[in-house]
Amino acid sequence: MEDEVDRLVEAWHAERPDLDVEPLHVLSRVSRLARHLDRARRAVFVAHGMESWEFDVLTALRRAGPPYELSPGRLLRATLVTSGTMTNRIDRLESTGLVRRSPDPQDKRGVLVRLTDAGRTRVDAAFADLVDRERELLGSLSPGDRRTLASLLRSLLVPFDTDPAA
Amino acid sequence: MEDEVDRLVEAWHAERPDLDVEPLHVLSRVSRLARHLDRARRAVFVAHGMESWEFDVLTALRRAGPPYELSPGRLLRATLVTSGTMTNRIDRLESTGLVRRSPDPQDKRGVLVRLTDAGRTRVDAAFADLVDRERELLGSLSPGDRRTLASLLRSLLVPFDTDPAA
DNA sequence: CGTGGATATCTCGATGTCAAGACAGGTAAG
DNA sequence: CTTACCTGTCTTGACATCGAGATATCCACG
Repeated sequence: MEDEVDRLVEAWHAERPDLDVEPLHVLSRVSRLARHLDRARRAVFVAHGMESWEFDVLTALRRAGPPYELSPGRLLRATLVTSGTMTNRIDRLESTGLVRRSPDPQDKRGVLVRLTDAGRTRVDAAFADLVDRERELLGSLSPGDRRTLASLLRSLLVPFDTDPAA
Repeated sequence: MEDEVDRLVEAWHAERPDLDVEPLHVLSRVSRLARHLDRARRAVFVAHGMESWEFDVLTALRRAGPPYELSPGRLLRATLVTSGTMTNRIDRLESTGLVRRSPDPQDKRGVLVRLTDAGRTRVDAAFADLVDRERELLGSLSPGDRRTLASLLRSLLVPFDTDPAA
């Protein structure tokens, strides 16, 4: 069975026979798969009237555990966006009642963003559906294959997650 | 060795012990790795005074082989962007002299976008560097591991690349 | 032929993101 | 204290992308 990356590598090999393009077999697949995954996730979120960026922020809060509260700074580091973007996102989530801002009693510069009950309900439902959908996407792999894949991906990821040079 | 996804899965398990979040081990890693990969690629491109979107378009033309010419329609399908985006990209690439637009003699609605000599030189140099950099990123994996990984990723990708439901 | 629908490209307005900087509050050294 | 630097959040302006729609051309069928 062939995929688009096989065709892509073949085309490069024909055009640049001087180069060893073997790395593309792994890394182009990672990028393309991530792209398809984004679309699939978006489709799950629309069923919950939610967008990807909302899910990202709400899950970060949800994962934090009770009282489901983090500073904007921690949120932007968790979701890998800039501070301006995070301010904008919190504004909109607050206007739809999914989170609430309050001053940080420990630090007068700071703010705490807390998931409302409505926000928690929404994100829990969306997350459950997302995991189900992702399980379907992995349907073609045996449990052993999944473990192998996870492990190989981890070894690619570790350098990024340890080095601050990311 | 642990990565961020191990911590993420652990956090979810603590908060939602009712859910089987095993799919995250594979698919969250795919997304996160793609994100890091984007940054790494961007770093390569800046060394060539190029941005990611430029590289995407130029490589699509380069892969097509002589005369390095494709229609905007084929380009937008190859790069998965909308038509408005592709018009804008071609405009900018044309203004920097990396591509040239000409009317399609076969179809008066159509346009053909061709890589200039300057464009070809630039993209060839950037591509060679990119493959080198990607080879480094795969350094922690044996050749056998790389083949295994490529093969497992392919089986996840095939459904997307065959079904039109992407 | 001619008509209706499909196709190719471009235009336009809205929007989410980023980068840089503003500003208030914290923090440590003298 | 107080000065100088650091940190946390928000503001602003620029920009790439998207989605919807406009226009022109092609093509298959009657």
